[in-house]
Amino acid sequence: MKRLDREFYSQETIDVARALLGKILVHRLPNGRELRGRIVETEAYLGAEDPAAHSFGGRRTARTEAMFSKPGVSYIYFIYGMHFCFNVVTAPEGTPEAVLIRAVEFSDGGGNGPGKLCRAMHLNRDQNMRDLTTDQEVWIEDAPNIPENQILGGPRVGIGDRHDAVHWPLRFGVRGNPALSPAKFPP
DNA sequence: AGCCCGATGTCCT
DNA sequence: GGACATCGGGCTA
Repeated sequence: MKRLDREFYSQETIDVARALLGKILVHRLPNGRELRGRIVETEAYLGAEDPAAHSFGGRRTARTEAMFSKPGVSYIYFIYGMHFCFNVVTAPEGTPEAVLIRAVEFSDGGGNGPGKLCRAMHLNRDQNMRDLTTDQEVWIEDAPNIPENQILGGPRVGIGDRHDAVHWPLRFGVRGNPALSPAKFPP
């Protein structure tokens, strides 16, 4: 299967968030085993203009440095003392936008949140700032698009009440997928 | 179904 | 010192 290329990640951030639904996140472990999960929930973070983004106002620190990378680079950060979250950088180098992968579905079923999926797929600091278009351990494979009428939009979750950013419709999920938390996608 | 809370490290003020 | 792009358990009903 073909891996997603630079052109894919160079689309508008919101379009990348929608287009990533249905694609396959792959982590090849040192022992050669591949962990694979189908992306079923994403969320866009619109860089300097987005009060909910780590890069709001153009903040550039050791942690947020990855967000300033080329499209297709991973941004993994540590949160709440115990969880990692996996993002893919979008927008041109120097423009700190990204898409958070909020849930994947495994072939044996089983849903996940952004922290759980990193634990399940053994993703941590070691996989930060990888170029997913060339990396030998982490990448995303192409797969059929989810039809527009099966994509749910929803308000954001877990970002407090920063301005109105909570209500921006930047979170997307695959309609009816059991890996989504249904309560967070109101009808 | 909801709400509250503790776990536990790192970042930023 | 407070907040945090989270999760699971325990509670109220």
